[in-house]
Amino acid sequence: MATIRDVARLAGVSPSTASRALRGNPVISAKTRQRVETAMRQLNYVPNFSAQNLANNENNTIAVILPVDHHEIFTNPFFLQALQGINAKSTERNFMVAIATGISQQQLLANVEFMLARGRINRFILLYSQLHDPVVTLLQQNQVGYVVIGKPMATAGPLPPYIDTDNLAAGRDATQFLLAHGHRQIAFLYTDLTKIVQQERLAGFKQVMAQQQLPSLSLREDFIDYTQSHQHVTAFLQQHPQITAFVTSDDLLGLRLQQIVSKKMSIISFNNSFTSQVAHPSLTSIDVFPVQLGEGAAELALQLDQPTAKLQPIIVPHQIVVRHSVRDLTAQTEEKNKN
Amino acid sequence: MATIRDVARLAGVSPSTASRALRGNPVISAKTRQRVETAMRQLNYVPNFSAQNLANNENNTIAVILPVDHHEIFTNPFFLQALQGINAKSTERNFMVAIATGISQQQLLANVEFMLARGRINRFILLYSQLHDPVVTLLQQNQVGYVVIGKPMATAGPLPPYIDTDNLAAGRDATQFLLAHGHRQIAFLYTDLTKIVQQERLAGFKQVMAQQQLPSLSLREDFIDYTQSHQHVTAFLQQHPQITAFVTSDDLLGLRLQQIVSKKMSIISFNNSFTSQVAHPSLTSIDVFPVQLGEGAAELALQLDQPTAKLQPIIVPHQIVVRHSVRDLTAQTEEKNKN
DNA sequence: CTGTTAGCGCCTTCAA
DNA sequence: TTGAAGGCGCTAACAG
Repeated sequence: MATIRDVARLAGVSPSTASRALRGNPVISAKTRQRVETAMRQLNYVPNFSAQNLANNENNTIAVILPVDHHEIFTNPFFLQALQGINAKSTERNFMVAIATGISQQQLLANVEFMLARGRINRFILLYSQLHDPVVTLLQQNQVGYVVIGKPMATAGPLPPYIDTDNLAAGRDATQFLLAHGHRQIAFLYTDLTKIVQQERLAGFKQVMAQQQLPSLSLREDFIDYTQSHQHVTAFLQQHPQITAFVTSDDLLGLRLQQIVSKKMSIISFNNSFTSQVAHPSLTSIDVFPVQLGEGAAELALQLDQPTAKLQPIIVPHQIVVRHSVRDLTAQTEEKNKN
Repeated sequence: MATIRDVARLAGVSPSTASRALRGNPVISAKTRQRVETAMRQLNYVPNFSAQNLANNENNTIAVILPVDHHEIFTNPFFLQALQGINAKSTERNFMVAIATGISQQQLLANVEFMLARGRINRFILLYSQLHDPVVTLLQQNQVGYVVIGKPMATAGPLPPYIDTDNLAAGRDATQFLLAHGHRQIAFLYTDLTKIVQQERLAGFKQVMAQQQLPSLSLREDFIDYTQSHQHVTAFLQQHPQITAFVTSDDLLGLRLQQIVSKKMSIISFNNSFTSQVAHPSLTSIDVFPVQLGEGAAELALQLDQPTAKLQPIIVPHQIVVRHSVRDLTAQTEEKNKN
């Protein structure tokens, strides 16, 4: 492997000049830059990552923190897609992407501690956001920068930069979509309000319903035990027999609900994962564009050292993908749910 | 952050002695080792990753290569779970885990090239195995070590070390499970035979069927377009009306099939993901233990520099998880598929 | 604008 | 068994 000395020698300059050229230091003359650059090309030179990191006291790596696997969370392709986005941007900028994950909260914490202490990594991306997260506490204690995909939980200090869907608006949009299709008695189905996403989608739902002077029904159900869940949902529907539609906080949840309730029940869900296509009828769902969220998160993370840049939160627009799970009650003819 | 010089000073030894103690060099006397170790503890010393890497011309990182997102593949929690296993073992051994991924084959290749050239990473884990994989070609050209989760495709050189489920046996077991429940006319449903896993499961199926002198029916269906798939499957069943059961190469595929065929059709699938619990009736499925596969892969990858250790392939045992999707045709009373 | 020098933190000869 | 010295590859002062 060619080193910068080889390049310098071939270009007939000193290593420091070669280094300056490499890093785009404007002080270098055009011709010298040229010579160095062709030398690099000839030698197929690539700077050594570790050496550069050591010299710069940097590490050029972003660590991505996955949530602890809880129930079916890993069935959501969101994480891997966000990772794609993060990777694309990071590689562009010569950053490495490292992963922190764990089977338990404890293992995850150990992993993050390892990256902190051993790797001296100082840029993290949290792929989730939840209440009382010990990982966040750890990051704050160590005063390292982190970016959240999702709305960060409120803490003592200033909020970290984040990128998010406007889940409040998304919750409203889902609800309004149902209203526009003639539904009036609607329930919101969720699994876990410590996940801030779900909280917000629910809040959006409630806003619209309140505005319309309609009741905000909601039901928590984690579907760990099918039989039990079946009972709960059925009981709930007996209490509220007038319900014609559900907003579910995630596609998979929508799919599960679908297996319990009548095919006539309308459902709108979130994430637009493959699950929504698999469902039958296929689910009308709100796409949140995970790859873009990942890209944006990486961009924020890459600026984490420039305190000047007041890192404004980024909001990625969402989009309703209409499929066949919402019946139009306003239409004269009954809708055919073919697909 | 304390450096090794600080440690040395506090322990009253030279940096080189401290270094030797750190690395467990047996030449150091017990008392000296003691002194150095307590000094490290007192100072909360952690060696600097980049510095160590530079000095050792190593990088202490394992890069994990994800498949290109194709259809619904990221809905399979397999990858994230394998990642958990890899991370657990790697962290134990002070290795970092980096990620290579991409939205397209091209982007993935660029990412791998980046880790190769820039990061000088020389240990890779491939989370998939398929025919004609340009990533494999790239790795081989660069002569870096890699481990495959799954059966590696045959190449010019010697096979890389790998860890795998015995998918041939798993295919046989699934088939035998159906036979034991009285099924005789069985079809195998798959999406993509360039994925070697699917090939093998199918081969196992065929072995058993041939042995029983039963016909080996099989159907390829990727379910990209629901209506079209519906037609295909229906046509297939009309051609073979005697079929009572399917083996499907993955849970998600099982779920989709389930939405097309009668509830009376028996299905056994692979991966035991949450999807199999979500299905209705819930799917009898073969668990392949992704976390363990990940752990084993990491262990192999960690040995990639020791050519002495003839790295034997590791086979992780699989296990049938019985749920409610296979009817027992041998029983007198008809089975109730409650769940 | 460019070269010389020193050092990032650690490891490994070499000599004692 | 230990210390001194030099180097891994790159960069940033400091001169000129």
